[in-house]
Amino acid sequence: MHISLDYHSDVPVYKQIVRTIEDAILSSELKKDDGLPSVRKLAFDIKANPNTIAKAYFVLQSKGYVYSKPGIGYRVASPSKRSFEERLEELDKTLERIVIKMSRFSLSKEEIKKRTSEIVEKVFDDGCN
Amino acid sequence: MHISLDYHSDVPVYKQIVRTIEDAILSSELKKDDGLPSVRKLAFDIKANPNTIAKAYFVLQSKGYVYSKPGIGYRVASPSKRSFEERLEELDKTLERIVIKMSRFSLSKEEIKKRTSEIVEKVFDDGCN
Amino acid sequence: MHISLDYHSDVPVYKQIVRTIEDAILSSELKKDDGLPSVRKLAFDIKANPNTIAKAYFVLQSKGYVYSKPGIGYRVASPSKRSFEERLEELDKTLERIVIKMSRFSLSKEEIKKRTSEIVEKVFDDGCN
Amino acid sequence: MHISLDYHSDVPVYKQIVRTIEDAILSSELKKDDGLPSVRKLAFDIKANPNTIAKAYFVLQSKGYVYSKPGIGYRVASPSKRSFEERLEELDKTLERIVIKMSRFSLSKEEIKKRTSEIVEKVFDDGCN
DNA sequence: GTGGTCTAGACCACG
DNA sequence: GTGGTCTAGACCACC
Repeated sequence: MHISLDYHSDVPVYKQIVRTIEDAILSSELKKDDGLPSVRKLAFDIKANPNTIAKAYFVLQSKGYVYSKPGIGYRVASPSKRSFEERLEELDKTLERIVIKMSRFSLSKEEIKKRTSEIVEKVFDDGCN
Repeated sequence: MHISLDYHSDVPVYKQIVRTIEDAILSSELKKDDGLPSVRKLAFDIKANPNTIAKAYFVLQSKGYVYSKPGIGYRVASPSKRSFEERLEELDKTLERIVIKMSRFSLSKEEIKKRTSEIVEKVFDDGCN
Repeated sequence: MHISLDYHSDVPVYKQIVRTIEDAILSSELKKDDGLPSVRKLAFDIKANPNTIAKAYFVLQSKGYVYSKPGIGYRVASPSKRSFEERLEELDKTLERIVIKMSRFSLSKEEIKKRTSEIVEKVFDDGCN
Repeated sequence: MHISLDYHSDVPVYKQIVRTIEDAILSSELKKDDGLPSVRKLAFDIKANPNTIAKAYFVLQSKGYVYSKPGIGYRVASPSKRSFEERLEELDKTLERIVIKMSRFSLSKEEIKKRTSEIVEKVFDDGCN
């Protein structure tokens, strides 16, 4: 699983990790009982401090996405359908915010639709990211 | 000018203000030599700390979007066309990131187009956002 | 509010803090919008590291017991009746475990009842602890 | 002898084992020169790691509760009356702590007595725990 | 090797 | 002053 981080973002690193893994679980990229990379390994891989990873995993555990056993590591728990829908609505809202911004730049409805359409095409042309 | 703040966001308040005013200038909603609300007034209006507003204005001045003269307050400088296009590309990128996420949730190209289309319609129906 | 800690316990310090404050909220010792001691102050008072306090407060916030505002500090949110009952059941279970242990020490039902009765009397005689 | 483990407890597994066996010895459920289950067998039975069992037995030996001879395994040593009383007092203290907590939840003396009474009855009704 | 806790100290945003 | 994030490194329990 690939975790892309933006260290210059305002979103704290641990939250970026949480969201990435959350999404991977909700989208079934990570399935029940799949193992997560170990705290130390992931820390090394993304050049972060183990504590930061630990915090991300701790949050994921609090939210019920994963469980951990001493000496075994973290594994994904069974996801709930509900969170899946919630996440989609969240994405919709973010999308809406962008469209509003675009509309303020005096782009017409048709221009925005064209723009978004092109982006969707582009994403699917680039292959199944 | 309407500034909507999300106090629960990870993006610091002063950056949200900077971006909103930046966008207002780029979209010509605010024109050259228009006056910005006073630090105190804006602070009162959006229930933020005056220090936060002052910081936002300071950043805008550093970036060349506004200028200030003692006694007259802050006014907008002349915007450059270049930033306008850059901002749009930025929005496109954010949009692309969301579409990619949606595609990972195994939504088809058509479903995503439909979804985005509906959102665009909704935004324009809601009127002058 | 008094937080008694046992640094030799197996229960991590941050969990002891969480439980103490949880109980204070559930028992209405701490009321809605009451302020918690600041992270740094509590850390100093109980001679712990600020990070440890921060972790405890973070957990309390995740559980919905408290909220925080930048520059203001932590305050207690409105507790739910449900957690109150849950906590009592938890106490009952712990009590049951102890009684079971006592019964294994070949104490009779009457002896145990007498013993517990005496303890209850003692607690209430010592004053409203 | 039944050893019930709580893998979600903060008390390390080896300590839970130590205490259970200690109690069995103090309550004369295990008598002088009785043999303890082999490290491997117990490990298998309670699904713990042999290292964990070995550590528990080592602690018990350090405390003088058991002795070991190569080839015969671990056997219980003679218990002292003193520890028995100490253990009971320990249980009393834990009980007292719970009662104090309950009293903080604004339960009256009578309510607590009733509650504890019921629990004692329940334990004895459930039979040979 | 695994996770979990804790300490110490730095830097940022907000009031 | 407040909380929040992150780094660095130690020690423990468990596999």
